Amino acid sequence: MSEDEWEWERDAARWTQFYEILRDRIVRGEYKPRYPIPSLKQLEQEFALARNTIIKALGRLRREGYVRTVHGVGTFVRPKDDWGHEESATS
Amino acid sequence: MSEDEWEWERDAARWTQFYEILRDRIVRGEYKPRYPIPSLKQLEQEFALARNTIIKALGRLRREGYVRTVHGVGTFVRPKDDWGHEESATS
DNA sequence: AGATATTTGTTCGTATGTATC
DNA sequence: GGATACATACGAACAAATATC
Repeated sequence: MSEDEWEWERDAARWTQFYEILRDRIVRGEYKPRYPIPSLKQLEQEFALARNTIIKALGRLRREGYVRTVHGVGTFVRPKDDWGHEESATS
Repeated sequence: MSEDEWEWERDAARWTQFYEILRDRIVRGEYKPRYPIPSLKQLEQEFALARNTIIKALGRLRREGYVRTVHGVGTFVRPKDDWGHEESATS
C-alpha cells in the first residue's frame, strides 16, 4: 500500500492522465465488468486528487462506455462490448 | 438552443459586458427575486466564458445588491428594494 | 419506521499557470 | 508591467439517492 506520490506529467492535464490510468485498469481487467470501481473517496486518497478532478475523468469514461454510474451506489465497469461506444443502452 | 457566439465588444472588458447582461436580465424580470440565477457551470456554457470571469461579474452584482450568494447552493436575485445599494442586510 | 452512514452529484470559493493585449 | 481571460486544480458546503442498522 501507500504507493503514493503519483508522478503527474506536466504537459498533460491531470484529469486526463487519471482517466488513462483508470481506463487501463479496466482494459487490463484489474477492474472487472459488472464490478464497482473504488469510490470517489478511495480514489481521492489513492491518487491524492480533488473530488472534482476525479468526477471529470469519470465523466469521460462514462461517455465512452467504459463505466456506468448509479447515484448513491457506485460506478460499475460495463461489458467489453460497450467500450468505446460513445453511449449505448446496455447495463 | 445554442444561441452561441456572443458578440463581445472589443472596447470593454468581457466581465463588464457580462455583468450588464445579467443585470439587465434581473431588471427585466427574466431572473426573478428570490429565485436562483443559472449556476456557474450553466453560465460558463451559455456564454462560453471562463469561471473566473463569471465570478468577477457576480462579485459586482453582489456588491451592488442585485444578488446574494450562498456557498454550495446558488446565487439568488434579491428584492428590488435592495438593488443598487452597495450592501444591505436584507435577505 | 427511523436514524445513520455511504456514495454520487452539484454548487460556490480560491488559487495558480499561461497567454494575450 | 498591468489588466484581462482561459484552463486547470484544490477545497468546501450542500443536496440527493441508496444502503445499513
